[in-house]
Amino acid sequence: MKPYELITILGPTASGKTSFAARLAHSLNAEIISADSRQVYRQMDIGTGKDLSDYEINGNIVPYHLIDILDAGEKYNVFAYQHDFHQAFSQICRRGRTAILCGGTGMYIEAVLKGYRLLDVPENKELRSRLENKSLQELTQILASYGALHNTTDVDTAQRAIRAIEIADYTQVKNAHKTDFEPLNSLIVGIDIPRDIRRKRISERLHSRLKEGMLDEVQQLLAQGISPDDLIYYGLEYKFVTLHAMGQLGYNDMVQQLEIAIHQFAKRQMTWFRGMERRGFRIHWLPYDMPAEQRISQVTAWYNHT
RNA sequence: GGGCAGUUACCAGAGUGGCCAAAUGGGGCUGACUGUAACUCAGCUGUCUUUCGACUUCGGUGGUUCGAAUCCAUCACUGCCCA
Repeated sequence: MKPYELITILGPTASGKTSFAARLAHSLNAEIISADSRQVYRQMDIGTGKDLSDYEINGNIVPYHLIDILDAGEKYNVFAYQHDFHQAFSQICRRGRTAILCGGTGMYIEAVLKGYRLLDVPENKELRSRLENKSLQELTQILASYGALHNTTDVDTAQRAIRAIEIADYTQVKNAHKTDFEPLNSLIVGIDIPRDIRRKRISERLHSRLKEGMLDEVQQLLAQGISPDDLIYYGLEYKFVTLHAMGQLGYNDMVQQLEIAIHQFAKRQMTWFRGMERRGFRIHWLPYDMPAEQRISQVTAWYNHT
Protein backbone atom coordinates (compact mmCIF):
# COMPACT_ATOMS: atom_id res chain seq x y z
CA MET A 1 0.00 0.00 0.00
CA LYS A 2 1.20 3.42 -0.99
CA PRO A 3 2.25 5.57 1.97
CA TYR A 4 0.02 8.43 2.99
CA GLU A 5 0.99 11.77 1.54
CA LEU A 6 -0.98 13.82 4.04
CA ILE A 7 -3.56 13.69 6.78
CA THR A 8 -7.07 15.05 6.35
CA ILE A 9 -9.23 16.04 9.28
CA LEU A 10 -12.86 16.66 8.50
CA GLY A 11 -16.11 17.04 10.37
CA PRO A 12 -19.21 19.19 10.56
CA THR A 13 -19.14 22.68 11.97
CA ALA A 14 -18.68 22.81 15.74
CA SER A 15 -17.17 19.34 15.89
CA GLY A 16 -13.85 20.66 17.18
CA LYS A 17 -11.82 19.64 14.16
CA THR A 18 -9.64 22.75 14.10
CA SER A 19 -8.41 22.49 17.65
CA PHE A 20 -7.75 18.81 17.20
CA ALA A 21 -5.88 19.38 13.94
CA ALA A 22 -3.75 22.03 15.63
CA ARG A 23 -2.79 19.72 18.49
CA LEU A 24 -2.04 16.95 16.07
CA ALA A 25 0.07 19.28 13.96
CA HIS A 26 1.94 20.43 17.02
CA SER A 27 2.66 16.85 17.96
CA LEU A 28 3.79 15.85 14.46
CA ASN A 29 5.58 19.12 13.68
CA ALA A 30 3.14 19.44 10.82
CA GLU A 31 1.47 22.36 9.08
CA ILE A 32 -2.21 22.90 8.49
CA ILE A 33 -3.90 23.68 5.22
CA SER A 34 -7.41 24.92 5.80
CA ALA A 35 -10.24 23.62 3.64
CA ASP A 36 -12.80 26.26 4.38
CA SER A 37 -14.37 28.29 1.62
CA ARG A 38 -15.11 31.26 3.86
CA GLN A 39 -12.11 31.49 6.15
CA VAL A 40 -10.04 32.50 3.16
CA TYR A 41 -11.39 36.03 3.66
CA ARG A 42 -9.76 38.61 5.87
CA GLN A 43 -11.97 40.47 8.33
CA MET A 44 -14.53 37.71 8.28
CA ASP A 45 -13.45 36.28 11.58
CA ILE A 46 -16.28 35.88 14.02
CA GLY A 47 -18.85 34.85 11.44
CA THR A 48 -16.63 32.19 9.93
CA GLY A 49 -15.49 30.97 13.33
CA LYS A 50 -11.81 31.34 12.60
CA ASP A 51 -10.73 30.79 16.19
CA LEU A 52 -7.12 31.58 15.35
CA SER A 53 -6.24 31.05 18.99
CA ASP A 54 -6.73 27.35 18.36
CA TYR A 55 -3.50 27.35 16.41
CA GLU A 56 -1.47 28.41 19.40
CA ILE A 57 -0.29 25.38 21.34
CA ASN A 58 1.97 25.84 24.36
CA GLY A 59 2.98 29.26 23.13
CA ASN A 60 3.83 28.06 19.65
CA ILE A 61 1.83 28.95 16.61
CA VAL A 62 1.16 26.00 14.35
CA PRO A 63 1.70 27.17 10.77
CA TYR A 64 -1.55 27.37 8.85
CA HIS A 65 -2.34 28.12 5.24
CA LEU A 66 -5.24 29.43 3.13
CA ILE A 67 -6.78 31.49 5.86
CA ASP A 68 -6.92 35.28 5.38
CA ILE A 69 -5.67 35.21 1.82
CA LEU A 70 -8.32 37.41 0.20
CA ASP A 71 -10.21 40.58 0.98
CA ALA A 72 -13.85 40.21 1.79
CA GLY A 73 -15.95 40.73 -1.29
CA GLU A 74 -13.49 39.05 -3.66
CA LYS A 75 -14.34 35.94 -5.60
CA TYR A 76 -12.98 32.54 -4.79
CA ASN A 77 -13.82 29.05 -6.02
CA VAL A 78 -12.74 25.43 -6.19
CA PHE A 79 -10.34 26.03 -9.02
CA ALA A 80 -8.50 28.71 -7.07
CA TYR A 81 -8.58 26.53 -4.01
CA GLN A 82 -7.08 23.58 -5.79
CA HIS A 83 -4.30 25.79 -7.09
CA ASP A 84 -3.63 27.41 -3.72
CA PHE A 85 -3.71 24.11 -1.95
CA HIS A 86 -1.02 22.64 -4.17
CA GLN A 87 1.15 25.67 -3.74
CA ALA A 88 0.99 25.36 0.04
CA PHE A 89 1.25 21.60 -0.06
CA SER A 90 4.43 21.56 -2.10
CA GLN A 91 6.01 24.19 0.14
CA ILE A 92 5.26 22.06 3.17
CA CYS A 93 6.66 18.97 1.46
CA ARG A 94 9.76 20.88 0.52
CA ARG A 95 10.29 21.69 4.18
CA GLY A 96 10.06 17.99 4.86
CA ARG A 97 7.03 18.43 7.06
CA THR A 98 3.68 16.74 7.15
CA ALA A 99 0.62 18.52 5.80
CA ILE A 100 -2.71 18.33 7.56
CA LEU A 101 -5.71 19.29 5.49
CA CYS A 102 -8.45 20.39 7.81
CA GLY A 103 -11.84 21.86 7.12
CA GLY A 104 -15.51 21.47 6.49
CA THR A 105 -15.88 22.36 2.83
CA GLY A 106 -16.41 18.89 1.46
CA MET A 107 -16.08 19.82 -2.16
CA TYR A 108 -12.73 21.51 -1.64
CA ILE A 109 -11.41 18.48 0.21
CA GLU A 110 -12.64 16.10 -2.43
CA ALA A 111 -11.33 18.31 -5.23
CA VAL A 112 -7.77 18.04 -4.00
CA LEU A 113 -7.87 14.45 -2.78
CA LYS A 114 -9.40 13.22 -5.98
CA GLY A 115 -7.51 15.56 -8.28
CA TYR A 116 -10.46 17.16 -10.03
CA ARG A 117 -9.51 18.35 -13.49
CA LEU A 118 -10.65 21.94 -13.59
CA LEU A 119 -10.32 25.00 -15.69
CA ASP A 120 -9.95 28.55 -14.47
CA VAL A 121 -13.23 29.97 -15.68
CA PRO A 122 -13.82 33.59 -14.71
CA GLU A 123 -17.22 35.11 -14.36
CA ASN A 124 -18.56 36.19 -17.75
CA LYS A 125 -20.83 39.12 -16.96
CA GLU A 126 -21.96 39.61 -20.53
CA LEU A 127 -22.94 35.97 -20.86
CA ARG A 128 -24.68 36.01 -17.53
CA SER A 129 -26.83 39.01 -18.29
CA ARG A 130 -27.76 37.38 -21.56
CA LEU A 131 -28.89 34.21 -19.80
CA GLU A 132 -30.39 35.90 -16.80
CA ASN A 133 -34.04 35.60 -17.67
CA LYS A 134 -34.05 32.26 -19.40
CA SER A 135 -35.89 29.30 -18.01
CA LEU A 136 -34.12 26.21 -16.83
CA GLN A 137 -35.44 24.41 -19.87
CA GLU A 138 -33.97 26.96 -22.25
CA LEU A 139 -30.70 26.94 -20.36
CA THR A 140 -30.56 23.17 -20.54
CA GLN A 141 -30.95 23.38 -24.31
CA ILE A 142 -28.24 26.00 -24.59
CA LEU A 143 -25.96 23.87 -22.48
CA ALA A 144 -26.67 20.86 -24.67
CA SER A 145 -25.75 22.89 -27.75
CA TYR A 146 -22.20 23.08 -26.46
CA GLY A 147 -21.90 19.37 -26.97
CA ALA A 148 -20.09 17.25 -24.47
CA LEU A 149 -20.75 18.29 -20.93
CA HIS A 150 -17.66 19.15 -19.02
CA ASN A 151 -18.87 18.15 -15.64
CA THR A 152 -21.47 16.05 -13.97
CA THR A 153 -22.93 18.59 -11.62
CA ASP A 154 -26.65 18.37 -11.28
CA VAL A 155 -27.96 21.08 -13.52
CA ASP A 156 -31.25 21.31 -11.71
CA THR A 157 -31.46 25.05 -11.29
CA ALA A 158 -30.96 28.09 -13.47
CA GLN A 159 -28.09 29.19 -11.28
CA ARG A 160 -26.16 25.99 -11.80
CA ALA A 161 -27.07 25.81 -15.46
CA ILE A 162 -25.69 29.29 -16.07
CA ARG A 163 -22.40 28.44 -14.45
CA ALA A 164 -22.24 25.22 -16.48
CA ILE A 165 -22.79 27.20 -19.66
CA GLU A 166 -20.18 29.70 -18.59
CA ILE A 167 -17.71 26.86 -18.19
CA ALA A 168 -18.67 25.17 -21.44
CA ASP A 169 -18.41 28.47 -23.26
CA TYR A 170 -15.02 29.31 -21.84
CA THR A 171 -13.65 25.89 -22.63
CA GLN A 172 -14.66 26.26 -26.24
CA VAL A 173 -13.53 29.79 -26.87
CA LYS A 174 -10.19 29.81 -25.14
CA ASN A 175 -9.20 26.23 -25.64
CA ALA A 176 -7.64 26.46 -22.21
CA HIS A 177 -5.84 23.73 -20.33
CA LYS A 178 -7.23 21.95 -17.40
CA THR A 179 -5.45 21.52 -14.14
CA ASP A 180 -3.55 18.33 -13.95
CA PHE A 181 -3.15 17.47 -10.32
CA GLU A 182 -2.81 13.86 -9.28
CA PRO A 183 -5.09 12.33 -6.69
CA LEU A 184 -3.55 12.30 -3.22
CA ASN A 185 -3.39 9.40 -0.86
CA SER A 186 -4.55 10.78 2.44
CA LEU A 187 -5.34 9.32 5.79
CA ILE A 188 -8.79 10.73 6.42
CA VAL A 189 -9.99 11.23 9.95
CA GLY A 190 -13.52 12.37 10.70
CA ILE A 191 -14.69 13.88 13.94
CA ASP A 192 -17.76 11.95 14.94
CA ILE A 193 -20.17 13.99 17.00
CA PRO A 194 -23.71 12.89 17.86
CA ARG A 195 -26.38 14.98 16.23
CA ASP A 196 -27.97 16.30 19.40
CA ILE A 197 -24.64 17.44 20.80
CA ARG A 198 -23.68 18.99 17.52
CA ARG A 199 -26.92 20.95 17.52
CA LYS A 200 -26.44 22.06 21.09
CA ARG A 201 -22.94 23.27 20.39
CA ILE A 202 -24.01 25.14 17.29
CA SER A 203 -26.67 26.98 19.23
CA GLU A 204 -24.35 27.88 22.07
CA ARG A 205 -21.64 29.00 19.72
CA LEU A 206 -24.02 31.23 17.81
CA HIS A 207 -25.00 33.06 20.96
CA SER A 208 -21.45 33.58 22.06
CA ARG A 209 -20.50 34.89 18.64
CA LEU A 210 -23.30 37.39 18.80
CA LYS A 211 -21.87 38.56 22.11
CA GLU A 212 -18.40 38.75 20.62
CA GLY A 213 -19.56 41.35 18.15
CA MET A 214 -20.63 39.50 15.06
CA LEU A 215 -23.03 42.31 14.17
CA ASP A 216 -20.27 44.87 14.36
CA GLU A 217 -18.09 42.77 12.13
CA VAL A 218 -20.75 42.80 9.44
CA GLN A 219 -21.47 46.50 9.95
CA GLN A 220 -17.85 47.23 9.40
CA LEU A 221 -17.70 45.25 6.18
CA LEU A 222 -20.75 47.11 4.92
CA ALA A 223 -19.19 50.41 5.95
CA GLN A 224 -16.16 49.57 3.85
CA GLY A 225 -18.38 49.46 0.83
CA ILE A 226 -18.79 45.73 0.40
CA SER A 227 -22.17 45.24 -1.17
CA PRO A 228 -24.91 43.62 0.88
CA ASP A 229 -25.50 41.16 -1.94
CA ASP A 230 -21.93 39.95 -1.78
CA LEU A 231 -22.19 39.46 1.94
CA ILE A 232 -25.54 37.73 1.61
CA TYR A 233 -24.00 35.40 -0.89
CA TYR A 234 -21.49 34.27 1.70
CA GLY A 235 -24.40 32.64 3.47
CA LEU A 236 -25.20 31.78 7.06
CA GLU A 237 -23.90 34.42 9.49
CA TYR A 238 -23.15 36.96 6.78
CA LYS A 239 -26.46 36.43 5.05
CA PHE A 240 -28.73 36.72 8.05
CA VAL A 241 -26.81 39.43 9.86
CA THR A 242 -26.68 41.52 6.68
CA LEU A 243 -30.40 41.11 6.17
CA HIS A 244 -30.86 42.30 9.70
CA ALA A 245 -28.49 45.21 9.20
CA MET A 246 -30.45 46.22 6.11
CA GLY A 247 -33.60 46.31 8.17
CA GLN A 248 -35.18 43.37 6.39
CA LEU A 249 -35.16 41.03 9.37
CA GLY A 250 -35.82 41.65 13.04
CA TYR A 251 -33.18 40.65 15.54
CA ASN A 252 -35.06 37.70 16.96
CA ASP A 253 -36.02 36.39 13.55
CA MET A 254 -32.44 36.72 12.45
CA VAL A 255 -31.13 34.70 15.38
CA GLN A 256 -33.81 32.07 14.99
CA GLN A 257 -33.44 31.65 11.24
CA LEU A 258 -29.66 31.71 11.38
CA GLU A 259 -29.57 29.03 14.00
CA ILE A 260 -31.75 26.82 11.84
CA ALA A 261 -29.65 27.54 8.78
CA ILE A 262 -26.46 26.51 10.56
CA HIS A 263 -28.05 23.26 11.71
CA GLN A 264 -29.08 22.58 8.14
CA PHE A 265 -25.62 23.39 6.91
CA ALA A 266 -24.05 20.92 9.33
CA LYS A 267 -26.43 18.28 8.06
CA ARG A 268 -25.40 18.97 4.47
CA GLN A 269 -21.77 18.68 5.46
CA MET A 270 -22.45 15.24 6.87
CA THR A 271 -24.28 14.27 3.71
CA TRP A 272 -21.21 15.21 1.74
CA PHE A 273 -18.88 13.21 3.96
CA ARG A 274 -21.10 10.14 3.78
CA GLY A 275 -21.20 10.63 0.04
CA MET A 276 -17.40 10.62 -0.02
CA GLU A 277 -17.45 7.28 1.77
CA ARG A 278 -19.86 5.96 -0.83
CA ARG A 279 -17.51 7.19 -3.52
CA GLY A 280 -14.71 5.12 -2.04
CA PHE A 281 -12.98 7.33 0.49
CA ARG A 282 -12.24 5.59 3.75
CA ILE A 283 -12.97 7.92 6.64
CA HIS A 284 -11.71 6.90 10.07
CA TRP A 285 -14.19 8.34 12.51
CA LEU A 286 -13.06 9.26 16.00
CA PRO A 287 -15.45 10.30 18.77
CA TYR A 288 -15.47 14.03 19.44
CA ASP A 289 -15.02 13.46 23.15
CA MET A 290 -12.10 11.06 23.03
CA PRO A 291 -9.18 12.68 24.89
CA ALA A 292 -6.91 14.57 22.54
CA GLU A 293 -3.76 12.62 23.44
CA GLN A 294 -5.56 9.40 22.70
CA ARG A 295 -6.77 10.67 19.37
CA ILE A 296 -3.33 11.93 18.49
CA SER A 297 -1.67 8.61 19.20
CA GLN A 298 -4.36 6.77 17.27
CA VAL A 299 -4.00 8.99 14.23
CA THR A 300 -0.22 8.87 14.45
CA ALA A 301 -0.32 5.11 14.51
CA TRP A 302 -2.60 4.93 11.49
CA TYR A 303 -0.48 7.44 9.66
CA ASN A 304 2.79 5.65 10.24
CA HIS A 305 1.51 2.16 9.54
CA THR A 306 -0.33 3.32 6.46
C1' G B 1 -71.27 33.98 36.68
C1' G B 2 -72.78 35.65 31.28
C1' G B 3 -71.43 36.19 25.89
C1' C B 4 -68.46 35.09 21.75
C1' A B 5 -64.38 32.48 19.37
C1' G B 6 -61.54 28.30 19.21
C1' U B 7 -59.31 22.97 20.07
C1' U B 8 -56.68 19.42 13.05
C1' A B 9 -50.29 15.57 12.15
C1' C B 10 -43.58 18.02 15.53
C1' C B 11 -45.21 23.52 14.98
C1' A B 12 -48.24 27.08 12.36
C1' G B 13 -52.48 26.54 9.58
C1' A B 14 -56.32 25.11 5.46
C1' G B 15 -60.34 21.93 5.19
C1' U B 16 -66.99 22.82 7.37
C1' G B 17 -71.09 15.75 5.00
C1' G B 18 -68.36 11.32 0.39
C1' C B 19 -63.06 13.19 -4.34
C1' C B 20 -59.40 13.45 3.31
C1' A B 21 -54.20 10.30 6.00
C1' A B 22 -56.24 15.42 5.51
C1' A B 23 -53.89 21.63 1.27
C1' U B 24 -49.88 24.91 2.31
C1' G B 25 -45.65 26.80 4.99
C1' G B 26 -41.95 25.93 8.73
C1' G B 27 -39.15 22.34 11.20
C1' G B 28 -37.03 17.42 10.97
C1' C B 29 -34.89 13.28 8.23
C1' U B 30 -32.53 11.32 3.80
C1' G B 31 -30.22 12.44 -0.57
C1' A B 32 -27.73 15.06 -5.14
C1' C B 33 -23.57 18.08 -6.25
C1' U B 34 -16.11 17.94 -10.83
C1' G B 35 -17.08 24.39 -10.60
C1' U B 36 -19.50 30.78 -7.11
C1' A B 37 -20.69 24.87 -2.53
C1' A B 38 -21.61 28.45 4.34
C1' C B 39 -24.34 27.91 -2.57
C1' U B 40 -28.25 25.49 -5.05
C1' C B 41 -31.64 21.61 -5.52
C1' A B 42 -34.60 16.83 -4.85
C1' G B 43 -37.40 13.12 -2.03
C1' C B 44 -39.74 11.61 2.49
C1' U B 45 -42.29 13.15 6.95
C1' G B 46 -49.75 8.89 11.09
C1' U B 47 -48.81 3.20 11.51
C1' C B 48 -47.76 -1.50 8.85
C1' U B 49 -46.03 -2.62 3.71
C1' U B 50 -40.86 -2.72 -1.41
C1' U B 51 -45.49 -1.58 -4.42
C1' C B 52 -50.65 -2.29 -4.60
C1' G B 53 -52.99 -1.68 -0.38
C1' A B 54 -54.60 -2.26 4.72
C1' C B 55 -55.29 0.05 9.37
C1' U B 56 -55.79 4.10 13.19
C1' U B 57 -56.47 9.63 13.31
C1' C B 58 -58.67 15.75 13.21
C1' G B 59 -59.78 17.75 22.21
C1' G B 60 -63.10 13.54 25.14
C1' U B 61 -67.78 11.03 25.05
C1' G B 62 -72.48 10.01 22.99
C1' G B 63 -75.66 10.81 18.81
C1' U B 64 -77.65 11.88 13.52
C1' U B 65 -76.34 9.67 8.68
C1' C B 66 -75.47 4.60 3.86
C1' G B 67 -71.17 7.83 5.02
C1' A B 68 -68.54 12.83 9.86
C1' A B 69 -62.41 16.39 10.79
C1' U B 70 -66.94 18.48 8.79
C1' C B 71 -73.98 18.21 11.53
C1' C B 72 -76.28 17.73 16.83
C1' A B 73 -75.74 17.09 22.30
C1' U B 74 -72.61 17.10 26.27
C1' C B 75 -67.96 17.39 28.99
C1' A B 76 -62.94 19.34 29.20
C1' C B 77 -59.45 22.93 28.03
C1' U B 78 -57.74 27.78 25.68
C1' G B 79 -58.43 32.97 24.13
C1' C B 80 -61.16 37.56 23.98
C1' C B 81 -65.30 40.53 25.80
C1' C B 82 -69.06 41.70 29.74
C1' A B 83 -69.54 41.01 35.07
